[in-house]
Amino acid sequence: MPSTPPARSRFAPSPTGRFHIGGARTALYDYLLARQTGGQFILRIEDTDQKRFDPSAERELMDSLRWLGIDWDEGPDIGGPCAPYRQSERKPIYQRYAADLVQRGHAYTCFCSSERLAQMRQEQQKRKQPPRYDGTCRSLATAEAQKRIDAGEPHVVRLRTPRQGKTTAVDLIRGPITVENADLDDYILLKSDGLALYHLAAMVDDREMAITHVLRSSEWLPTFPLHVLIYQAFEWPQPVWVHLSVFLNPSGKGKMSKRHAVDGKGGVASIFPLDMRADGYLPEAVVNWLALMGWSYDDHTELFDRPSLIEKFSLAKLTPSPAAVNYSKLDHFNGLYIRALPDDELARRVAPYFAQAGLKAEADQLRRLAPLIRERIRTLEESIELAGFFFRDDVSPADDLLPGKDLTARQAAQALSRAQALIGASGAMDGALEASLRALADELGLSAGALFGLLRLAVTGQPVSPALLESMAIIGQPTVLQRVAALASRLEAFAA
RNA sequence: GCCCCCAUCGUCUAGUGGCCCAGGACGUGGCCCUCUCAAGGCCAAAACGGGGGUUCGAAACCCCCUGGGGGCACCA
Repeated sequence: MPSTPPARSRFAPSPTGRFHIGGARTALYDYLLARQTGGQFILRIEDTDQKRFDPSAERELMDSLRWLGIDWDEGPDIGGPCAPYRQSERKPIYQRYAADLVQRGHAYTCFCSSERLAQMRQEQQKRKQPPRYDGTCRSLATAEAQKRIDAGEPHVVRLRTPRQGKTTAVDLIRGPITVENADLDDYILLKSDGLALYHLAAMVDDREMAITHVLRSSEWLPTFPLHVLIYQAFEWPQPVWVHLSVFLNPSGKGKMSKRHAVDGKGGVASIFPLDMRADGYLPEAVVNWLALMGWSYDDHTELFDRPSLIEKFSLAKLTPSPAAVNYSKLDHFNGLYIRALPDDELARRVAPYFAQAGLKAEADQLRRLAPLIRERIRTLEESIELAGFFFRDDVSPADDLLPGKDLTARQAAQALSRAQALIGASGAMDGALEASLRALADELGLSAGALFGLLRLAVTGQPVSPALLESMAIIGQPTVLQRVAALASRLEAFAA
């Protein structure tokens, strides 16, 4: 374990929509870093844009994080030494810092209207020029500016970006990134409504909250030097900056949609943790999967439980290149974690899905079922399709499944009656019954598979099910006999 | 149009100048096991984008090209 000083990391999402795996992965890395170093992981809500604010977003975000087991030490719900943790509640703080910048000449007041700015941009683009602020208010005298402010004229505060020279910003996994200051803009720091924009708010908060490591999306790379410039204007030491690469669609083409992602096989898989929960994914599988999208430990270890993730995680092993999401790998991990679950734990996890499907499944029934389904499901949700018949009264198979492969209805009906007799004579429906059924198949000139398949259809109503004899044992002899008889007579009618 | 980032099997990745005619995993194909479906076991196909350098020696370092991604708001 490296003896690094405690890190203070923060996840600072904007509550503007559904919470997706991109954010979850950033939060996970933040969390792992804090836990590994014995530091703190802070949740901060960046809600400075009232226009895009979505009141349900914060709820979903917290539910998702909790489900994934990513817990925060300070945040809007639990408070902390740097409260408040919602930017909309920190307005005066940003104004104070903005005023400081203006006073020291690193920022200036701008009175240009959005309309004029929009028009300006349009013309610049027409002339194939990069869209930049033209500097109209940059050289306004302080007294003149103050007069217009006092007169109540709407205004914003802009950063006075150096016109010459270069700025170098250092990203932990990419190294130094140097840009011409001339390519930067005089970005707006404070809007005319008095609220800060990200560029100011995030820098100020990271400073005030003593954040040591800033992990954020690589979408911030183009404005990274600007942020460094803001830190320099304040004369603050830089935190460790880490830009995480974006997720690409499963095809590898294009940035992952913020709405949904399409599986390679054509099915639609969700990118939202809460949907994944509904779809039967285990949080530990999702975490393991997410952790490996952009980080690796060595050339062969892929399975990480929470403690080993905390122990082994390392910023130095993050990859700078974008990663396509791979849902079949998620399925693989999910299967692995499901198979590792003890009977009663699997039963406990699967219970909500049965309830959701309207099936009345008792805990002890599910516990007996666990060994039968464990190896056959990739998601908890699949247990319904596989084993729902245990809890349904009507299991009669669809017509097109009958009478069974390579069988006539009469043969099938006869085979079922004979099997019924054997089952009736069998007490335990165990290995002895299996042996006599095999003997019966032999006698009837059927393959064991054909006979079992027929019985499977009768007992489960499905062509695919858990192991037949074990399933029958759980269903119980009376019900099994009843179902076998029912299908036998149905086939009888078919034959007639 | 301008700026920035990235580049190893289809996908996620290992690789920090010789251990690599490139390792692991998912997926794919084959075989085995088998009452279905899985799970499991074994095997296989599958990559250093191209061109120049540097070096005794490049997947690794530098440059160019190409390709991919991101950004250019009183959004974050």
